[in-house]
Amino acid sequence: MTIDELDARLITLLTNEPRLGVLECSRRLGVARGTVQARLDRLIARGVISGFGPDVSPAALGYDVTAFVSLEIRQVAGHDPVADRLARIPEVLEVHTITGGSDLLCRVVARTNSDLQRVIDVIVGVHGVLRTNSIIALDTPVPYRVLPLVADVPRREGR
Amino acid sequence: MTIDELDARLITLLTNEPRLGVLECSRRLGVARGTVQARLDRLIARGVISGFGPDVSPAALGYDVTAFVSLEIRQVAGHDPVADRLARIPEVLEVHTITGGSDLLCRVVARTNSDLQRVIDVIVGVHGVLRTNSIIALDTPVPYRVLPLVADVPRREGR
DNA sequence: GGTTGAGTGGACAATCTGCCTAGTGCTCCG
DNA sequence: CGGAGCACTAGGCAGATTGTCCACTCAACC
Repeated sequence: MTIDELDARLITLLTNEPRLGVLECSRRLGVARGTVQARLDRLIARGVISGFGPDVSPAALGYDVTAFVSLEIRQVAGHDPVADRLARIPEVLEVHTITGGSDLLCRVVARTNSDLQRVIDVIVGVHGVLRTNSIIALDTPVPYRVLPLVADVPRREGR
Repeated sequence: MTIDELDARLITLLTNEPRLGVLECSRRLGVARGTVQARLDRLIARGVISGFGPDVSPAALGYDVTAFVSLEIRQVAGHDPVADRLARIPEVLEVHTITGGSDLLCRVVARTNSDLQRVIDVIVGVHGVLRTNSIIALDTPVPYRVLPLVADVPRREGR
C-alpha cells in the first residue's frame, strides 16, 4: 500500500485546486489524460482517496468552540453501545477508543462555552458514561492536513 | 451565519455523492440549476464549504497508528514557534493549543507502534518541548463527520 | 519470445459548465 | 401603497469536459 511520486503530485494538485477536472490535471502534470484518470480510479479503489466530500467548517456554522472530551465508561457493556449513542449527538464529530486513563475520546463542537456545557451534559447523560473530562481547544495553529504525509510517502518508499 | 434547509440538503447530497455535478444536484433537489449554483457559490463564499479536497486516508498509506500527543512546552517563547516546528513534521496532522495541564495537543499518525516511538522522539526533539504524553487511538467508532451538525442547524435556527 | 501492465495520443458522442436573459413572487421600507 | 431588492424559475448558447473506446509503444517479468 504505497503511492507513487506521480500519485503524490496528483493528490497535492487536487488538494490545492479541488475544482480541477481530469483534463486540466493531466495538463498540469504533463501526462496523458488517460493516465490521470487511471491513477485517480486506482487511488479511489485502493481507498487512498476516500472521497471528495465538501469540507464543511463548523465554525462557519456558528460552532466556534471545539473541545476534546475524554470519557470513562462503565466497561461491562463494552465500548460500542456507548459510542453508538454518542454518534447520535450532532455536536460529537468524532469518537475514538483510547489507551490510558480514559476509555473514549470525543471531538466536540459547540456554539459557545455555555453551549459546550449543554453538550457535555448531554454526553454525561448518555447511558454508560461515568464521568467526563473536557479540554477546550483555544486555537488551532495546524489545522488537519495530510498533504505533508502524502508528499513524504514516495520519498520514504522506493522513491 | 446560518444555513437553510435547502443548503443542508445540498451539502448532504454532495457529501454522499461528491462527484455529482451542479446540474444533477438541481435535478435531485428539485430546484433550478441556477439556484444550486448560487447556493453553492454562497456557501463557499461564506466559508461554510471550505473546499472539495480529496479525502486521503492515512491508513491506506500505511499509517495505521493514530495517537493524540499532548505537549508541555517552555512557555516563555509562546506557542507559535513550537507549533511552527511541529508543522514541519509530516506525521503531525493537527495541532491545537488547549486548556488544562498541557499546552498543545497533536494528532499524530505512524506506521506502527514502534514507528510512533520514532515520531514521538522527533516531537520531543523539537526545541521548546518539555515533555509529552501520548494516547493511542485503538479504534474509531465514529470517524470525523459534520453531516449531523449540518442537518441540525436548520432545525435549531428559524427552521 | 511471449505476456502483462502502464502510458501515450487521438477520436467520438453526450453531457455539463459558465454565462446571460426575462419573468415571477416575496419581503422590506420609505 | 408603490418601489426596490432579492431569490428563484426556465430557457438558450457556445465552448469545454467527460466517459469510453482504439491502436501502438515501452519496460518488466517468466
